[in-house]
Amino acid sequence: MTPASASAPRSRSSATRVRVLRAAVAAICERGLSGTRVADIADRAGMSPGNVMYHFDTLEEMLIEALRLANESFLTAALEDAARMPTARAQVVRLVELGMPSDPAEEPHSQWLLWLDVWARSLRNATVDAHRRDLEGRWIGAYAGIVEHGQAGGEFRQGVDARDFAVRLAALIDGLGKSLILRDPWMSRERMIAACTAMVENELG
Amino acid sequence: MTPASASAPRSRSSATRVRVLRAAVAAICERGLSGTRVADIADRAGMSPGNVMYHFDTLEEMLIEALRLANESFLTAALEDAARMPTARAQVVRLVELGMPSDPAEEPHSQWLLWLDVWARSLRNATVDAHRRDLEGRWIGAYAGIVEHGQAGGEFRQGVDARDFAVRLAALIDGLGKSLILRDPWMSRERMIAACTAMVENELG
Amino acid sequence: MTPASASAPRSRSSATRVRVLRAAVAAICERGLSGTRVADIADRAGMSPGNVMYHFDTLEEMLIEALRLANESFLTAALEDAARMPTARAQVVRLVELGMPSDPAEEPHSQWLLWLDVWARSLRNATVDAHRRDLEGRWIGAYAGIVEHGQAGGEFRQGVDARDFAVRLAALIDGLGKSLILRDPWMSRERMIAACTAMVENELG
Amino acid sequence: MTPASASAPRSRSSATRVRVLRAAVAAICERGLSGTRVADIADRAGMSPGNVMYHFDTLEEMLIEALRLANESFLTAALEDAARMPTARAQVVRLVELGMPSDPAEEPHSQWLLWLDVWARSLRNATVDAHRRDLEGRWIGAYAGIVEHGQAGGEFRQGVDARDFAVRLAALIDGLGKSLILRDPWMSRERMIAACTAMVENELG
DNA sequence: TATGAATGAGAGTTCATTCAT
DNA sequence: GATGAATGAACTCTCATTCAT
Repeated sequence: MTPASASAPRSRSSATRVRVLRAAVAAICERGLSGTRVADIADRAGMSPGNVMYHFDTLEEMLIEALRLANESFLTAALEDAARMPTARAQVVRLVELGMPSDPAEEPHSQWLLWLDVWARSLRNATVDAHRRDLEGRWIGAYAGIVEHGQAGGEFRQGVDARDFAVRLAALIDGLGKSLILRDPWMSRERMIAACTAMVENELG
Repeated sequence: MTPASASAPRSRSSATRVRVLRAAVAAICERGLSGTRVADIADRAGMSPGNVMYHFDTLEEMLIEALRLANESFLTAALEDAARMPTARAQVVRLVELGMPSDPAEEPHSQWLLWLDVWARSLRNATVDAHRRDLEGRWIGAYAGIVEHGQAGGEFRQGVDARDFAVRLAALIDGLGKSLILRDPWMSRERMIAACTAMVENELG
Repeated sequence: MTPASASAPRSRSSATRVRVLRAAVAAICERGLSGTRVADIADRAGMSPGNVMYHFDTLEEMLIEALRLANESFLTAALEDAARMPTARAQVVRLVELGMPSDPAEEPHSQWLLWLDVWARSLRNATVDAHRRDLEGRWIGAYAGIVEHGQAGGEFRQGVDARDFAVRLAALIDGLGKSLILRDPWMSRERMIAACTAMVENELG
Repeated sequence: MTPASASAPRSRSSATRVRVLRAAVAAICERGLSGTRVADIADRAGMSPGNVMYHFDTLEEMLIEALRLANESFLTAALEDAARMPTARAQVVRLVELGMPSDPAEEPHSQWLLWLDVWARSLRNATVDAHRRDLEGRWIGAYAGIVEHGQAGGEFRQGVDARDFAVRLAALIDGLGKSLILRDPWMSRERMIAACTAMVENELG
């Protein structure tokens, strides 16, 4: 009685969509990006596979949107949190701590499970790669912004290119974080924090 | 209904096995670890899928052995090459350069394509993870060995823990390399080399 | 590389399951237990192989359940039928007749096609064997019950162990039935009935 | 240099053929008729699958010939053995004992493993069925011959149709033997012998 | 919207059979 | 004769996606 064209985009923000996307994030964390099937998401969302598919055109679209959702909200929350710190130095350190794999029990951990999958997938999927680059760019931008601010306020040493520093800090964090989440025996949360703060102190202190 | 009797293990080093493994490496580079099917390997090896399976028990075993083959030979070659450098400083820099994503056209490039997949897979596959850890441990060990040697010979500053330095250097390389192979606009071969040599100079120079 | 999460057991009594099982029985009769493939069942059930598998976890599970369904319902029907006979002697004879290969055109025939396969499969499949033993035990129990009843009512001679007799009668029936269904020229329905009734008369008459 | 037509039958009695056939019998006993693969036979014959196939046109031909070999030699040996008994009664009993599943450790056991498979296969394979019918006919003939001889010599009661008795005895043996080899708790070697000798005594004694 | 049965296109793996050596 | 690599045709099982209800 109320015919809709078959390919009409379904509402982008229904509560069910979000429920599916949250379930998808959980599924990806448990089973990996390429190991996540529609049924896994349906299980975790407490609904039927048919209904899951009803809200998205393809599984891939669903997975990508799920990654976006998780990463966006995580970045946003981290930036807000760090911004509350009084000094630039404290802001950098806080941002490092927030963007670090924490105890497996805690939530932020899952970010890194996704992250490794995103890196691998980015090699062959332009959509994922574009999303990743945008997001990493914003992390780098955030670091650079704090550094610039600290330099302007006299808290950090002048003469260091803020953006270059941010790029290198982000790379160090990625390398250390990968090692931490993979539980390498030579890595620990403490060593990771120490390595990052040392870099800040050495170059900006 | 009747379980098949265990098939006798086939000889581990036939030329065909190696041919298959090389084809598998090529396939993984092109299609990713989870996107590589038996048929892809068979195509690249110029044989039938049945014959590919004849030489290995499962696809997974094949993929893991392929990763091993590629990584082992790459590490070995890099270590031998770097060892020929006259000074410790030159050895570190050479090792960094060798273990860096190079031009896409050149061979070493493929290492990093594999590496990103290995990181992601290590999260959920203990065999891959054990291999990865062993290999990364040997890279770190190589860096640490050169640093110690340089310190003993007076070329490098004392007081820096060689192993800790090596762990951090390896992490930086991983983070930078990931960014380079993903062609992030803010990363380049030159910046990567500069970042690594700067770290060496700052802490050991 | 990642094991799939255990699929939830599907409802055990949907109409489609029964449809598949009936098709499986037909397929086994035509092609034998080890010659029955998923596609054969799908053909006879008028559905896709994928859908057939959707309702069962493995082909083996399907085949075993099909055997169970056919045998159970056949035994039940035979017991009910025989119980309506007025005398113990008539009940035994009736049970023999019902449990005998009949004209190939008629339905009960298929029981024996299954039976030969079940005997062979029981040698190497514990599940099938347990089912077979249970079922044969019930046939023997039914014969023994009738004999005891006949002895108690004075219709049959005392002094013969009812259970021992039943075991031997069942064995004779199996041997004759096998020969009959294999169309040995020296066997016929009449000779089979004669042999069984002779045994009853000789020992219990 | 010595061209032979491609389809020329290979010599029917080479030692290797026999070696293969013996291996095939062993394989069928262990894995069943439909579970026996060329590789299983090759393993047990200590040769390559290619060589196994070289001596036969198809696997099926091999299996059927193996059944023939085992059954023929078994029947022949049993007949010779029984013929040495002094009385007809002793001959019947001896033949029953020989044609009975014995301890799993002993050789004759394997006959029955084959037998169940042969019965099932006979339903759908005319060659196997012809062989089976021939063989069973000869067993029945042997029983009938002994009975006739015993009747002629006054040892057995007159008036019983020797052939009819033999058919029924053979059927009883088949039914009991099947139960024995399937290890039914209600069956044992002793009960089987008792049942057969009782039949002889009841009808011919 | 929601369900879950149904489809159909693979995917890995097995295996009789062939064939170059 | 003998080997074992190679082929190719099954076959079971998986899973995204569709669709009737």
